[in-house]
Amino acid sequence: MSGNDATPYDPHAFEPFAVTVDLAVFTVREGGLHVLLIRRGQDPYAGAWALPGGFILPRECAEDAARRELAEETGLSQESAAALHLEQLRTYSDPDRDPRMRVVSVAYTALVPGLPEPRGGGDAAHAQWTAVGALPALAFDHARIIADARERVRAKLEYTSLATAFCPPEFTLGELQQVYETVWGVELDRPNFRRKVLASPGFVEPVEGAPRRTGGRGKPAALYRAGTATTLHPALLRPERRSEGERSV
Amino acid sequence: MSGNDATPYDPHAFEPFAVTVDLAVFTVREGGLHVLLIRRGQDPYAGAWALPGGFILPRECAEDAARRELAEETGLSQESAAALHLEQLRTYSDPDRDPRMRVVSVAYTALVPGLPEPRGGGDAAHAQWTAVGALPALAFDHARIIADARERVRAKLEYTSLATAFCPPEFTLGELQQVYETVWGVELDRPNFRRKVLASPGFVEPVEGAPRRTGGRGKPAALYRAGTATTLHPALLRPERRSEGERSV
DNA sequence: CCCTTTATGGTCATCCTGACTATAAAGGAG
DNA sequence: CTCCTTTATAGTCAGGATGACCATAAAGGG
Repeated sequence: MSGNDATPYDPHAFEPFAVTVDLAVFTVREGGLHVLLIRRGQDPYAGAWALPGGFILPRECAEDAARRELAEETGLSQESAAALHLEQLRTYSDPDRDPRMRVVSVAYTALVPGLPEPRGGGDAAHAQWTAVGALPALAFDHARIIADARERVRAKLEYTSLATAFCPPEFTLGELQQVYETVWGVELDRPNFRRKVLASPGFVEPVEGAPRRTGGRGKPAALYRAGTATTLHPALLRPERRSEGERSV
Repeated sequence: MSGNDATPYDPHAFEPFAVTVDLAVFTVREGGLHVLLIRRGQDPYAGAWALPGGFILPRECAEDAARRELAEETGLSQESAAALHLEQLRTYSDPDRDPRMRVVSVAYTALVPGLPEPRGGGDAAHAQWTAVGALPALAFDHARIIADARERVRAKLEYTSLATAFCPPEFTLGELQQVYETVWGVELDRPNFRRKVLASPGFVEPVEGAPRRTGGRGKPAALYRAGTATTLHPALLRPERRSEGERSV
């Protein structure tokens, strides 16, 4: 809802809340999952690494603000950035998460293909990809946000076609498999992976043109593009994970 | 993050944002999924139905505010309400969602067992359960919030033990099955449902005491309580849903 | 010309699932 | 008390999906 019935609506009657967006932008490169970090130039946490983000403007919804920051931070045009996968993660509202004032932040997860070098424009002078396995100390509660975002991505690879968001427009099944292996941190059997992907209607569809050869070392692979399905049936379950489904006895 | 590096931090330099929580409280009763609605007493939308909710207090995080509103609206004590399932859904931030001022709302989904009659305390004079299949016109974007919450619950029944949150502390497998059938709107085969629930480690565990008989019409059923698992392996997939996983060919 | 690497096509035993049959144990109607 | 209905619970069985392999094809590198 939007306010208690008995509450007056003087805009300045309350402690002012600032509302920001934070972005956890992931990509797969060099066989590892990487997240985009910027170096803060001001206090608090001056010099520390942090997630890109910023204030929601007066006439913006949170998603527009996130899309705008995504374009700025990746150096892509608004049009290019519009094609990227962007999804609301959750909102962080601990009263003490920002020492200056009350700041509520709506966190988003974005997935980008390939390895577009970040081109920190504007306030983000130093944006760079960092392996999620080797994160530095982070400002605010940003370590927590990255952990939440990472777990969300891991889970959604199972039952959605999200993995294709990490791939270029045309990709091989080997590249798609590498996305799964990188995000899940496991090795998958190639023939079985192929069988399951092709058995999931709408997950990928073949490209008619010639197969790629490029610098690849083995037999040229067929190219596919993302299909129209968003959810996968059947799902692509990740292999056995211990310490996860507890047992009652 | 929390503010552009170049942005000053005068708390009153920005248009003030109000931040509220909205609650989509679900229960299963009379064979249908119901959501808790209150009747608004003031403009805007005076007289209209709306979700319970309210402002986040200065020293509260959103979850505390949601838990507080949940206790108020259900008439439960803070301690009883603390046991209920409460989960952040997502944040709604359309600049025009509230005609009075800029209000960003963090929506939560709550699941309550049985049928505790709502006891609207304080500002919620008229709280009542409404079948989700027969919703009235709702204030703000609350119809959208309910739709999102409902879909989230539907999806999470598949791969989490969430269904037990709709059940009393001790329940029969028939009651658990009714939760699934009600939320999914399907009929399930009893023996198969039983086999799958018992095969999911940590989903339910048997209660040693005597089986229930009470007013039941058939053979007395064994009692179970919720197990320690939160995620289900294997998952309990809902039966065939058309018009959902599109096909590429 | 072999060897390594990657892609792709199969096999096979196992597990899970859905559909279905059968039996047990209550209450209600007559 | 005896059917009859209702719910709980135990099996059976065929088909589909999965994981563990094996085999072949087609590239590049020494």
